[in-house]
Amino acid sequence: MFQKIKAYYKKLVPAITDNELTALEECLTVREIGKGGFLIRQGQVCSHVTFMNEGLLRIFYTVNGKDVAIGFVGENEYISEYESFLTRKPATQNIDVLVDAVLIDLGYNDMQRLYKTYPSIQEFGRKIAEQLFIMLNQRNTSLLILSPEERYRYMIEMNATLLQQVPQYMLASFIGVTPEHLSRIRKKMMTS
Amino acid sequence: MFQKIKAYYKKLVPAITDNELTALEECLTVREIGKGGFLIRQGQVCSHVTFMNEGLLRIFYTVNGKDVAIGFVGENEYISEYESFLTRKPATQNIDVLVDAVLIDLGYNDMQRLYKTYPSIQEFGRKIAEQLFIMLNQRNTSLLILSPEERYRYMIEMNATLLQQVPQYMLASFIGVTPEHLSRIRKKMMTS
DNA sequence: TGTAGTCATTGATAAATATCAAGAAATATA
DNA sequence: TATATTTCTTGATATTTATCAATGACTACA
Repeated sequence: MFQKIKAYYKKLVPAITDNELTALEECLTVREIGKGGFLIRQGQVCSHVTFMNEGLLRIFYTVNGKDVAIGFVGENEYISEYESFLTRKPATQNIDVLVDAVLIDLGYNDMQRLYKTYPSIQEFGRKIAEQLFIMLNQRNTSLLILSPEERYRYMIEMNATLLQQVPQYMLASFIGVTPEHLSRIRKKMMTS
Repeated sequence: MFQKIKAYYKKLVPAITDNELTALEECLTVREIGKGGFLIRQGQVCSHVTFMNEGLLRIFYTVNGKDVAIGFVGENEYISEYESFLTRKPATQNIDVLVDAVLIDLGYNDMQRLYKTYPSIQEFGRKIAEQLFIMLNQRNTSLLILSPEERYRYMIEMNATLLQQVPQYMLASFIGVTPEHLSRIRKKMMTS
């Protein structure tokens, strides 16, 4: 059950010891959520970081009754409403399940304790934060310097397989346009 | 000279020891850059993280010959083209000086060595990455769910003093509109 | 002090994108 | 399979924002 997540830690911090991995494993819990379910809703404090054993998730804002996607997360990736997790304040983002998910949770208090006790896990925490920073930075860049059409091309190019399972109106909100407009962008891309 | 930066470390990691602070101090170098100068240009690999002892900096993209600001950084803050610093790849962003700056640099190799040797500095590295993540996340949120006018209000509210020294056309690019349009937004805000 | 350059404002027009409404296509479900 | 529901597409129109051009205000500095 914990093979994938342990491999993930090992890949990011090769120096991690079996002892440290065991300490980690003792803190992990497994959860399953079906399509349409939520990991977290805005307003709740996010109490876990979660590793995706299988499934597909969306992380999104709800603004004036409309959803704005900010990411899609598939197998073998970490997910959390990380700002809420770090600050212990209510989440501004939601996470829901697009494809039935099997999740592995690590709670806040356990994580802080592991950080204190095990240097390699502290190092893992640093590297995860750095990775998330890089991802957000790239997302930010694309919002600032690309047109919606370019963002669409780029997104598809990066994640073709993952995104085949995501409805088009969610992709539209991710690139920052209405579903109608994305439909027109696609039409235009066909002809040219 | 190193009072401010040491206080900064101490605030983020209260458990840091004098020994660790001394090890840090031995790696620091001071640099001064006048208005109009650059800390880094896109294409270069960013080799330092930099603490602002005094001055005001802008971090920005250049796209089709136009500048797009992504942030302004004043005294007592950390700044870096952090993605380039972490990945050792060419920077996509520029950093230039708006108000004469006195900077304290910490190089990449020194930093990795400090991480390995001193747990509190590793912890500092994690917390800095987490802070940067949170900042970017908030910036991202504002780009996705606020109108340009709302972004302008929000930006001013957050940073009134700092931004008084920034020309309006740079603020326009930061909130994602043309200088002409920002001028109209301001006009509209006056009357209402 | 004057002059060149930069910056901010304003107006007219064009382009990009949203909204609203309807229908077509795809998907789920009884 | 038939029907209901959701998603995607298309058209007409409205709104937002950019572009281009001109002018006025401010700043630096020779």
